[in-house]
Amino acid sequence: MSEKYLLTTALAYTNGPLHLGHARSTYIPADIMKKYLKLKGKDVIHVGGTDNHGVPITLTAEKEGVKPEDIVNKYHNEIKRDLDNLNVEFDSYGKTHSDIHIETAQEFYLKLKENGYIYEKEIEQFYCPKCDRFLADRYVEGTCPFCGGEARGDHCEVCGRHLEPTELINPYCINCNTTPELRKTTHRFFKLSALSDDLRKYVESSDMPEHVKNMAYSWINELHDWDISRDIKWGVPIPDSENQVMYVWLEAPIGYISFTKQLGDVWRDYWLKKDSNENENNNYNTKDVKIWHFIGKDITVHHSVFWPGMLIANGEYNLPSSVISGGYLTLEGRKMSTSKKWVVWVDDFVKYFDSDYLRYFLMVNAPLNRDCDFSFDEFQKRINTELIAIIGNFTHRALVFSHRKFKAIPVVDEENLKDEDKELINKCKETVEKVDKHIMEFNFKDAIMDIIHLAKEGNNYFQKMEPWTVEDENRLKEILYTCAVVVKHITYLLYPFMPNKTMKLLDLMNEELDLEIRGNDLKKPKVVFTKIEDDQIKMVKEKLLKSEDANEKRKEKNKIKRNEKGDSMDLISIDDFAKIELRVAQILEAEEVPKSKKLLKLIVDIGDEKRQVVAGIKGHYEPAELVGKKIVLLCNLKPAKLCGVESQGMVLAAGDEVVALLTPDKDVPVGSKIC
RNA sequence: GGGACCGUAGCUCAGCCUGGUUGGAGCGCUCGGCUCAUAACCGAGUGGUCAAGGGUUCAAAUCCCUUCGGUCCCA
Repeated sequence: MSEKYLLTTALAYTNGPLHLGHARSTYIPADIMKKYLKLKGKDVIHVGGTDNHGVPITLTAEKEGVKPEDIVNKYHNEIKRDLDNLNVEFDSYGKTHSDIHIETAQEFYLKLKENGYIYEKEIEQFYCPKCDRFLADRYVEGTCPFCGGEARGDHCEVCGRHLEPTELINPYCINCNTTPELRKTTHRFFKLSALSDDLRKYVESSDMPEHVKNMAYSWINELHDWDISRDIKWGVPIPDSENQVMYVWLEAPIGYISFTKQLGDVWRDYWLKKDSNENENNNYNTKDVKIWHFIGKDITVHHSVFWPGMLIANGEYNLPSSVISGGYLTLEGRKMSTSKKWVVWVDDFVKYFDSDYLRYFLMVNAPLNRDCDFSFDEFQKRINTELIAIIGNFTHRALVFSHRKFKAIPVVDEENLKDEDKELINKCKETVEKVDKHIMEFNFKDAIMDIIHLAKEGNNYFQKMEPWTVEDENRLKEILYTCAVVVKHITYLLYPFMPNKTMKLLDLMNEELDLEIRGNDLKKPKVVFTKIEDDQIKMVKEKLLKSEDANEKRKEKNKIKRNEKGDSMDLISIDDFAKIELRVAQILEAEEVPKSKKLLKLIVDIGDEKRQVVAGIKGHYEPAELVGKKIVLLCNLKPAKLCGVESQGMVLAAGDEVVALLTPDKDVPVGSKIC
């Protein structure tokens, strides 16, 4: 049976471009899955687009004095550019502010109404008499009734509580500061509460991971009806109501359907139920189509409860098989924040690094459902010591050697291979199975680790076989053939993660994206996996993290230190202090440590002996001005080598940006103990 | 305020559901070897009061409770 797969990615909101967090939680994982399924010959499409409605966009438009459409178009284009740069492929990419979507959403709504899931109710809403309009939640600010802090609409900035805007103390219209009044308005409601039993059955039969199911259940137990009307102009008009548009969470997910429709009639094969009685058998898990929604963890409940609820109520469509919710990305250990400019935009990042490196790092550094930290140092480390040193080096050494000896990959009869060759080829096959299992379970990190293990086996084999000492040409061919098989497997399995790099490797090999060896001539091997140099990381950090506020950084640093220690100030006893031997020392010689940016080598006199110590004060002191200075030295520190130079103690100094050596206030003899 | 998830080697993570051989992997670090290769490779070694406290049990990283720290959600 040929299974169909429909992958969707969360619709990007058009009030900004994409940052690394979007890439990590949603788009890269979906694209990896898409590329992998395609590689396996599956029928798979990836559908996505942008979410163009909602209040934040109208706020941005008002602030900039332009039309909402202008904001939407600008960011729609930027988001698509970013996705292209990340090599994320779509079969269809749309906008919710498009005719096909508006039409689809309205039809969907009318079907809900026809099925009896829509009703009207009069409610009270804030209305600004001066602006002459109803105020959406975000247009009202005031004081939080719980903590007295400043609250924006439905959320308190201080205590983080969720609020009803009508609970606010001293509410005001953010546009004109006028105190809004409550006015009656008739809203449409979606009868979500009627769907509890169906939803419970659906979630149970779905392939969602346990933690998603648990969250869904806790919501399903306390469902209430959904207010789906908004008294604003920007949005999808509710067909049977004047001056109202649909709540974005009602219409946006319908985009998954409308954007699939852009592909033409095939959309029906993915979305429309084959058997309209299917749900009656309590079997919501369709066998012939897998619909997988890739999303960020913040919108899990919308995709595991509200959206399936809409689909059940509508009755015409297949339900999602699973919801893959990606964890958040922190930047250098801190939450990303676009308002605080603590963020790395995709567009900036790809100016400096191959997007393949980003794809690799973001998938290998943490499992998908967990939060992941992006730090430039960690990024460099993982790329250089893992990807390049293991995978990059193996593929390169194998190709270079084959090229030098035969100008091609030698093809031999596998039957005649020696046991150790066959064993390695078997490992390749085993790896294909393991990687397949991991990818199909969305364990991308484990999949990559298995590829690394295979490359390690390859390196191991190469080392043991010592092809550079092998005189027998036939044997050499067998060894290099075996290596080529490994390279081919690595390339194949790595392709979904790193499409650019693997295609370059295949080009050097004159090979196709499969597991065969054709024995074609090799091109002159070039280094495909290039190293990330220290200078490059330093430069990029300065460019991309420069918006960082120095105070924030310091605060964060202190916070991290506190967390490490468990408390802000751990108390020690006098006995603990007695363990530390501090003495007054005099600097006799000072010189720079070559190859180091921060270190000076000092020879100091501590009274009864001379010590060599290395201090990180280069740039803060000239070697010449140090000679003769009396300083404080920690004498009983375990010796350590810094940049290859032994240090027998530690010079005490204070400060971060300005560094000052500690010196005795009065002249005391060299070697004096400090206590 | 309510709910969900997370806290395991210097770093990033497995293991926990279904308690029971010496708690694993990659990186790092130390030592030794090698040179085909991007100062890359190979081998050996190093390293953990499994957040803290309490409980259940013959036995707990694993089950239960509390506390602390982190994250997300509240239509």
